[in-house]
Amino acid sequence: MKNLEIEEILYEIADILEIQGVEFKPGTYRKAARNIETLGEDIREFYKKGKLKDIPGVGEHIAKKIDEIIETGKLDYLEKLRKEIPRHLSELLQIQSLGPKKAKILYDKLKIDSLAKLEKALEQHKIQSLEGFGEKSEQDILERLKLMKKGQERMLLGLALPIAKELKSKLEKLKQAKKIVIAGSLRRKKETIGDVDILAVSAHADEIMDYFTSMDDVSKVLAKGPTKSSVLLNSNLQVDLRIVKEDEFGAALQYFTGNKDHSIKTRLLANKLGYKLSEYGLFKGKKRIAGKTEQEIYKKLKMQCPEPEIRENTGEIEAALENKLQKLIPYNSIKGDFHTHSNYSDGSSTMKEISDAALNIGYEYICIADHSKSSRIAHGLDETKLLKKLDEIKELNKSYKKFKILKGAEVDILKNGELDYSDDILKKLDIVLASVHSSFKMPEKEMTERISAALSNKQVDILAHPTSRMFGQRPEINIDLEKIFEVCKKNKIYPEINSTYTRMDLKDTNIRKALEHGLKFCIGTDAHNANQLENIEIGVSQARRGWCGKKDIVNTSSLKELGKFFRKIS
DNA sequence: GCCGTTTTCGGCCCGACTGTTTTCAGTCG
Repeated sequence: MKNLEIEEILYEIADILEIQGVEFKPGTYRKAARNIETLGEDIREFYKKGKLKDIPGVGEHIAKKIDEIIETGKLDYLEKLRKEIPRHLSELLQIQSLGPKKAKILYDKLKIDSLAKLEKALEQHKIQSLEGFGEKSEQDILERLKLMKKGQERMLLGLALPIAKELKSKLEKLKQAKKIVIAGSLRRKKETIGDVDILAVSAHADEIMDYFTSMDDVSKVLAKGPTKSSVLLNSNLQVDLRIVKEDEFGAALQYFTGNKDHSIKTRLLANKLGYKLSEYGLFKGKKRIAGKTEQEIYKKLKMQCPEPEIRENTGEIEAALENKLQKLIPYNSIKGDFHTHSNYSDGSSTMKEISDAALNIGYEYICIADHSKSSRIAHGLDETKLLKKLDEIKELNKSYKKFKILKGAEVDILKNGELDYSDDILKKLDIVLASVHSSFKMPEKEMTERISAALSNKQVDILAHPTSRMFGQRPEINIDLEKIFEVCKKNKIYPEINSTYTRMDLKDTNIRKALEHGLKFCIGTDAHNANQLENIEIGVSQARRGWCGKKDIVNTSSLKELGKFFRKIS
């Protein structure tokens, strides 16, 4: 994909222009870059059709620049800018608390144009005597530089969520706190989290802030004020806490949930209607006309209230204005899990433990789908073992009344596109999941053919973790997803939304793409022990980010209705 | 440089916190 390269160029232009003190243009370049980032499609498709200007924030001039990058692989304008500003000066902007103005001063006065030179100057205490800097800012910049070198990577949703929930319950125990809510990208359930935003309603802000900034786990207090404080935890995770009044709660929540583009756009909308929107409310002149809830604010803006997971400024505002947003799948609407592993293969719980846990959650069914024989590392089952397992399921099912264990398998798609079990074996299963577990680096054409071949087998029901990405381990496999979705549609196959927090596969933008093909999905936890069944929350949030309603997700159906979706279940 | 049920020209979100200052500029979200 060319997108990443183009984004980076546009961001670099923005940084340089900003350091040069150019007004407004940096914002324009950043906006265009962000919109390309969230495009979810190869920008060369827009280029080929001559439709670059259809991308929001891309106008005549930026479109021309993108043309040049695609055609020649470089951009004269950027080369020219780089000559005006030292190559690495913009890397100073990566440091929190250093912005364009201060970076410019550092360069003008001390010829600092790289992080290395900055560090040296800090150690020699040359910074504190500069105009606008002092002892404290020198110390602060040094600390943040060290932090950055340690690497402040974004944290995966599945890791940040439990930390945030624990913080929330700690704060809830304070009697001064009336309401504690998680906002920000965590509320939007973005797949990675930069920091945790918590919003509180209280009339005793001081006491809460004192507690918050002195918690055991706090390694540094970044800011502390009566309405807003920021701390860094030992895990390097930044947590921001804001305290607002009851009447402002909805406005504050709307603002702190974001994302940034969504907030800005709603504020612009407010302006157009003659209002002013801030985190304190929606105002007409000095009079607050809404602010207690998000719903009343959006209502005054003459639009539906988009659910947090889709507030990314990727079309939700336009849809909400036209009253075209469908209700997203509710978190409590899942009736069963199609993807779990028992100790027959690489799971650690017995089939009984898994099904009892499922029953306990309130599920009506659970599909236990262990690995097939080629997955040796995962102790995949050979035919004999599989048949034994099916017998055991039959026995176990006798002990349940309104609950059923479905006979499943996660069958490897072999390198040649064949499945790892014969049709005769597959026919004995209720549900067949097919997935790729080997030769991840195949070229796109070959991989697409491999998967398409597997999906043309009539026994297959679900394509599990379709792109096989693993955060920090391997990227998405090379496939033409559009083609795969067409094959799914033709053969009545459901792509999976895998809930494992290191997978989250399909991802949000791909789910939206699949929806356009008229596909339905199965959400699966890929649980390897009974406790992991609760990870379904991650999958549902991902489905919501992909704009799915209840009807788009097969496992919102009751046990009785499953026959409508799976050919081997009656 | 982009964009338009206020505009094809003239706007471009809005407020808190910090440090360095004597009233504010810079940065962040």
